[in-house]
Amino acid sequence: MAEKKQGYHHGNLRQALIDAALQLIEKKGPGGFALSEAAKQAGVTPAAVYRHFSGRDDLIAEAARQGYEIFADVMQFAYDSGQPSALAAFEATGRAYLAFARKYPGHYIAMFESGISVNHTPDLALIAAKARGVLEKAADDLSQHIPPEKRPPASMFSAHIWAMSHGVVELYARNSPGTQSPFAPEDLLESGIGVYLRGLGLIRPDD
Amino acid sequence: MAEKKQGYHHGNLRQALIDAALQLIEKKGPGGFALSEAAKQAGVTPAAVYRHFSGRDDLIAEAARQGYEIFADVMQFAYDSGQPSALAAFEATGRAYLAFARKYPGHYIAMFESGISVNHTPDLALIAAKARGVLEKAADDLSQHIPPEKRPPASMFSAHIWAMSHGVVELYARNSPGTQSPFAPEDLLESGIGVYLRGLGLIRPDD
DNA sequence: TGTACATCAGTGAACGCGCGTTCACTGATGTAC
DNA sequence: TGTACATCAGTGAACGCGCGTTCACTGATGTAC
Repeated sequence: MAEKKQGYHHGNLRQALIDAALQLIEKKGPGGFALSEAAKQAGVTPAAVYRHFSGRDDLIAEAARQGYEIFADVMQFAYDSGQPSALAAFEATGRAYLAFARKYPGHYIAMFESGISVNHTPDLALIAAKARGVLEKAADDLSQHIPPEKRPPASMFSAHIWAMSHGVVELYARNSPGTQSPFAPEDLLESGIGVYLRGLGLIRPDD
Repeated sequence: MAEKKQGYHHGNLRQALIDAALQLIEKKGPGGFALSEAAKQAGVTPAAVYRHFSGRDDLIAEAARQGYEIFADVMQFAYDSGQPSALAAFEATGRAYLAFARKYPGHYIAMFESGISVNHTPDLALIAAKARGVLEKAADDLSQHIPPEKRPPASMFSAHIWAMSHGVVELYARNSPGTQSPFAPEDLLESGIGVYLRGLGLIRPDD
């Protein structure tokens, strides 16, 4: 409603539509998003959307793409912030996953819950792979500290962490459907990763 | 189409509608489910649905409820099958989670992805709590084997396992949106739980 | 500095569709006598 | 065993709605001269 539109031409309708879509996706869940509603929220006729997107799916996909872009940045930043310690870098990426889901719920839903395939667009596939790559790099660095003979493939334990992070977000960090837990999602993830890393022999038992 | 309907009266329309709903939810995703379509698939007019359910949401909720019922049974069975070893029982429940998601995808989606609140019905809340209870019991048994001073709350580590299981299902066991992994979900979950339990000191490092 | 014109972003009306839901009805079933 | 009747599961037509999408259009902008 309080949109800045200077007269007939909007100025930056494309991004305004994406922002509206993200807000709607966040508020009404995936599927609860309507192209017409996004248009209305941007102060524009539904038909105007087609000047910027080929249709509904394209709009959602672009929202997801921007999400992956932010996500990749956030993960990379976390990774860098933990350097040169492989352990600190890895733990930071774990925390960053949850932080991202909290800070950008609309993007998160568009990326992981909207049913949009990551292969919808080459662009999308590329940036998604990049985001995944950061975590895999962090896992790989860390696995160097494990004796080779008992070292699991790095892509395997990055998958474990990704899964636990995703699970914590879905089950405990959403307005979740009744699945309350007495623990804050942040603590849950932190401690879960801690136990896991201890299991890999990367944290001393007495830490 | 190949429905057994003996003339005007259907015989068991209520369950036929639920089954149709489950099939549709599985095939078209949550939200892709239409009451009218479920009716058609059961060989019946949409209006007939209202003889058995108060509406669309009620039908989905009932599908979810039946899912939780099966789920609770499956978990309980797994738990029992591992007894008297607390460790075996716990690991079996972890495996059962994924097995359930694979075997009853429609139920799983109705339960965890359809957006139906677990508090939609007292019935639903109760049976969902029962299912969760099995895993918590298994976690509690197991935590008895951890020295008290370094024992985490049982509800915490059952949450960890639930999260990892859920994450593996969502990310790797669905027709997943491009997030392929070189590992079978079963192996991923098995090894993830293994590392985690080692981290708790419940499996010897040389196992 | 002013005018003519090309460009193109957004309008407004209309469309066909599938949806969930309602309503008065009718046909089948089972039970009382 | 046969008939009258109550019950109620399912019909069929209709509704209002919001959706995504299309189309010919018009108003604003910027540029060439």
